[in-house]
Amino acid sequence: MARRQARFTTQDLVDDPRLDDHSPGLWSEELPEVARRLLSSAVRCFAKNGYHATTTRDITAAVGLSPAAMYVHFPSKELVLFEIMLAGHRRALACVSDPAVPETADAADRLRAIVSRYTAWHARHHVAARVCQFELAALTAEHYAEILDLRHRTNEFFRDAVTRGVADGSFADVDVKRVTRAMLSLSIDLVRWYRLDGSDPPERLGQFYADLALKLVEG
Amino acid sequence: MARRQARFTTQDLVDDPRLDDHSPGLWSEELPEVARRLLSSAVRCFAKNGYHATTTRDITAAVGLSPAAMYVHFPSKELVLFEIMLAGHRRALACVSDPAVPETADAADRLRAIVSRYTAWHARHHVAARVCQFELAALTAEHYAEILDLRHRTNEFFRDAVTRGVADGSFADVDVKRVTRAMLSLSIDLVRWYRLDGSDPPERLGQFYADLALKLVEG
DNA sequence: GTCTATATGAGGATAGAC
DNA sequence: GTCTATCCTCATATAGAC
Repeated sequence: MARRQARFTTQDLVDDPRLDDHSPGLWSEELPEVARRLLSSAVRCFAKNGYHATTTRDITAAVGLSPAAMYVHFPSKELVLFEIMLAGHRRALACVSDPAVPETADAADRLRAIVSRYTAWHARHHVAARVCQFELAALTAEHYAEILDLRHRTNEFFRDAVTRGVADGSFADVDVKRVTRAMLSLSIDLVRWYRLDGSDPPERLGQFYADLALKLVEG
Repeated sequence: MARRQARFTTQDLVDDPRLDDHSPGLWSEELPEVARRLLSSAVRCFAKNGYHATTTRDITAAVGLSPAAMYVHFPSKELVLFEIMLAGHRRALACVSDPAVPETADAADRLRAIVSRYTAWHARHHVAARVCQFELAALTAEHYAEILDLRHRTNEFFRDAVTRGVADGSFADVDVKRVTRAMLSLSIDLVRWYRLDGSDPPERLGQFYADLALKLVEG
């Protein structure tokens, strides 16, 4: 009883215009339609109330199914979360490792591309990204380790971009570790407050944060 | 069963050197010793596993009490969380509204003082601050509104400091809303990664982030 | 592949002794 | 103010029919 006192209903989840991201295109095309709908429903529920406050009934009711139907597609609730985490972190990594951000680019251009793409991704997928950032503690130890690996590989692209600029003299002689963390903080923390219906579309915010990132490494 | 698969034991919580903050001096002196110990235990549990994954047994066992003992001091688990939220947000607000940050100061000095104090507070109390940032959704609607008010009042000090510098020409003509959000993101997001045994003591990180904040408003 | 029904057990909260 | 014992709800997951 007390556990649910602050909860929102499923209808709230569906209607809330602030949770306007229905995770379009986040899931593998090979997944059955129903499985993808369940994942999208889980994303909204987890983002709104948290993993542990979300029941299998919440997830399935929003798709018009009984709780038992979920177990045909996923062996457990934790694996639903893990699928979301995997998809989200893989996409975010793909954003910064994409050949559209060439290794050969000028250090400032490269940092700008990485920050703007990473930021825009988090903005566009802010609901799923919120789950990816807030619910790490709910994963099993094994799944957590797997996600942590993806995060480290993503962070490396940021650190390398800063390191390169410092090395070739395009940036000031900044503390790479601390500055890199600051840049990641800016992009990640937006999942706490960003809304698609706000004034900044994802790409515009990406540009803005890329500008800020360059200010952090300027003499 | 599945709900607890990724959990840590109470002993992990006590032993983990990364959760080295025992919330010293956070609670009102008027609270009985036992109540304060319960709050500190709850902070560690909530920070580690989240509010919903923490049981009243977790909280009390770490203090050597039975679950029933908690209800002598607090009427519900949610009120334990609310007490933590109130204390944390009030202290953070006090940090930036303190007379040690005079209204009359030079705009850059004032912004520097606000950012460094707010940042250092989050670093020193990073475990409690993590609960304050991550568990807002677990509050009842009424309690949530009360905490939101404290947060808005805190944010105003940041926005006013930036606004003033822009108005009197000490800062560039930046987008106040977006830049203020960026500064808050830097200070708040550190609760995700900060550890007291790392290389940066709270005050040093505060100085560093104050420097970054000024870079964001420089021409 | 979806349903209804249910096994199983965890967890918030309370009763009542000391 | 703390304990032991327990109530009662609710959630994950499964069984078995369709």
